Order: sequence, then C-alpha cells, then structure tokens
Amino acid sequence: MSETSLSGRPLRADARRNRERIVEAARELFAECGRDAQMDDLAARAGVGVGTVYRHFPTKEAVMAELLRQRFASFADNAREALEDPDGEPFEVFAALLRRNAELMARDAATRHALTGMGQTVWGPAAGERERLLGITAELIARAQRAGAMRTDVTASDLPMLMCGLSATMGSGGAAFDWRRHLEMLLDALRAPGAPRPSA
Amino acid sequence: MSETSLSGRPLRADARRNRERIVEAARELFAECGRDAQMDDLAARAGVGVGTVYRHFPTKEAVMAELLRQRFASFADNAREALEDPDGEPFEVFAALLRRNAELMARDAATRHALTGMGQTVWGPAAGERERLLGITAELIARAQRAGAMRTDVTASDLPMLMCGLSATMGSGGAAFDWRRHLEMLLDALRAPGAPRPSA
DNA sequence: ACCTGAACACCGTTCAAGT
DNA sequence: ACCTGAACACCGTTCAAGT
Repeated sequence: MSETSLSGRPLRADARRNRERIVEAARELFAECGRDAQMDDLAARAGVGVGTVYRHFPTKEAVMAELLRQRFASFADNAREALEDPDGEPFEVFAALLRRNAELMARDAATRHALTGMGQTVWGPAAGERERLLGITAELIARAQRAGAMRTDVTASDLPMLMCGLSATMGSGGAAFDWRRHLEMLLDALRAPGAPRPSA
Repeated sequence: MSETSLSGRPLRADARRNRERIVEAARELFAECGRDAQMDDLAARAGVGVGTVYRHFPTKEAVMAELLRQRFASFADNAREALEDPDGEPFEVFAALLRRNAELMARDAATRHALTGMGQTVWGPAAGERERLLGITAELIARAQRAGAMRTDVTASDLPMLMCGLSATMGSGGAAFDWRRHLEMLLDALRAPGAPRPSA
C-alpha cells in the first residue's frame, strides 16, 4: 500500500522516490512542530512542489496517518521477532517487547503527536498493521499466562490502551515525566500477583 | 485571577459576565470540536463579538489554558475534601479521589483535548492549582504508605504522569477504550504487594 | 503520468469606530 | 472601560499550465 498511488496502480520510479522523500521529511517536520507543521515547509524540505505532496496525500492528516501506519508496522515486526524467540521466560519476552516498542515511540515524536493529538481519521490506514500487532500480542500474552507469570484477566486489547497512555506521558506533558518508570509500573500491574519479580 | 482583566484590575460587571459566558461557551465548543473549534463560533455562542473574546484572552490557547486551570482547581478541591475525610482506610480514600477526578475528566472533553493535544503554553496558568493538588496528593500518599497499603516507592509526581496517561485512553484513542479498567490496573500497581485487595 | 507554484478560501488576530 | 465586526495575514488546498 505504501508503493501504490491513490488509484492503486504501481508508481513511476520518480514518483516513488518523491513519495519516500515526502514521508521522510514529514517524519522530521512533524516531530519538530507537531500538528503545526506547514505543508509548504514539508514540500520545501522534501524538495518538491506543494502540489506533489497533495498528489500523494489528499490531506495533511493523511500524511500523519501514513507515519502512524509505518510505525505500527514496525511494532508488529518487533512483536513477530519476540514471538519467534525460541527460549526466554514468556513474561520477560513480553516485557522486553513493550520496552523496545516504547523506546521506538519515545524517539518518534511524529507518531506521538498523531496518537495523542488527532481523531479517528488517522487510525483508519493503520488498522491493518494494528490488527497484526494485536494478534501476535495475544499469543505472547497467552504464553505468559500459561506460564503463570501474568494476571489471567489481561487481554490483548488492554495493551493499546496502556501504550496509548504511556505515549501521552512521553509527549508534551509539560513536565519531563519519567516514562520508563511509568512503563515499569504498568508491567508490575500486569504480572501475576504471586509471581517472582526480576532483580530490581 | 479568574476575575481580573489582563491588566490585573477588577472587571466591570458587564465585562465579568461576558468573560464567564465566553468560558462556558468554550467548554462546550472545545468539547465538541477540540482544537478545531473556531474563534468566530466561540464568540457567536457566547453572544459577543470576536474582539471581546480577544479582549479577555490574548490567544485561542489562552482560552484552553483557562479551562485547564479551572479543572485543576476542581481536582485540588476534591483532593482537599478527601484529605479532610475523618475516617476511611487511607488507600481507599486515595483511590476514591482518583476515581472521582477521573470521572470528572471523562465528562470534560475540553480538558482532555488541552491535556493531550497541546504543548507547554497551556500549562503555565494552571501551575498554581497543579501545585496545590500535588501538595495534598503527597499527604494522601504518605498516609496510605504509613498504613502499609501503598508501595513505598510511589511519589506524588507519579500521579500527574499516570492521570495524563489515563486521559489519553479516555480521549480520541480511535477505539472506545475502557478507561475504568485502565484506572483499576493503575491502582493495583500502586497498592503494596502484600496488601489485601478489596472485594473485586 | 506526474510536477509546479500562483491563486483561492478559510480562520486566527487586529484595530478603527462606536457606546 | 469595554464592545463590535470589517479588514488583514497566514496557511491548507486546488488547478491551470508545464514536462
């Protein structure tokens, strides 16, 4: 989907290059300015005319939506790697994934702005990747629960909720919140009551 | 502060009425439209000219900042009531406050939009009320910890972080997250490991 | 097929004229 | 002192002309 035009046809080579440059420039610009980033600036940074940006993305929100979609794809890829980890205590595999994806989100202000500052419009295009992530997460959760290391009432759909909350504390919360601490508290909340905690 | 003009002088009676109508209209309008609410619409709904809105608030963000400030004042008022509750198990008093303030936030989309969608600009005016809330919260936390019902490593500054995260799950998370469940998970994370949990 | 950038429309903010 | 609303400026989006 990231390689086809709005009409669904494969893109000409120069158009594909332009599209990639736009997305890359957008990631930088939205990270700096959030929703206030300007389309003219985006075009300039990408080295194209504004019209070209609009040829690839119908609106400004559509640009942010694509950034979000790509990020969810990375999340899902990381989840798949975690799933294929042969050994490793199931809860810790799960916890490591959350830490890894959180680090990724912490470095990507553009995605955080999309997550916290925008309505449903932005979610649509990412829905597919989101489902993929959710499916793999469900499997990781099931494993940890079978091992008796995770509370049995945790569902996969709890995770987007918690991570969305976490992203809010990373972002412009005004103060510099310690999101790593926040994440560890969440992990503690997910652990089975009696289960042994790691070192700490 | 909510009764004085920009120059710090007391307001003329009609001006004070106008200011209140603007704030009230803003709470409705920002709840509906978030940051996209328009100043002309705000003026119309308040029954004044745009110029009057700008006489009371220098920018659109300043309007949202005032909404946030008022909400933090309510949070702090609720916290004070909790502090003065003569009996009641300390952790449950604390938990009840969090639930109460969360319900307030859930019904106030304008504040959520201010919290999640905006930068530092909006926090400034609410700083005073925020400090007041933090001070009282610290006392409630200390009590619960003395009673052995709360983890000893919890600090007052953890709370804004967690509540900010919670507000993100109430807001436009795209899906309808179950924020009440999220809150209960957070409360579980704060409880002392060995402490008895309520009914549930 | 795709690109460009001037032109248009919309909305935040200002300010001259009013009471 | 405060209010009004037309005018201005800025930025998202469109579209006629180009390759």
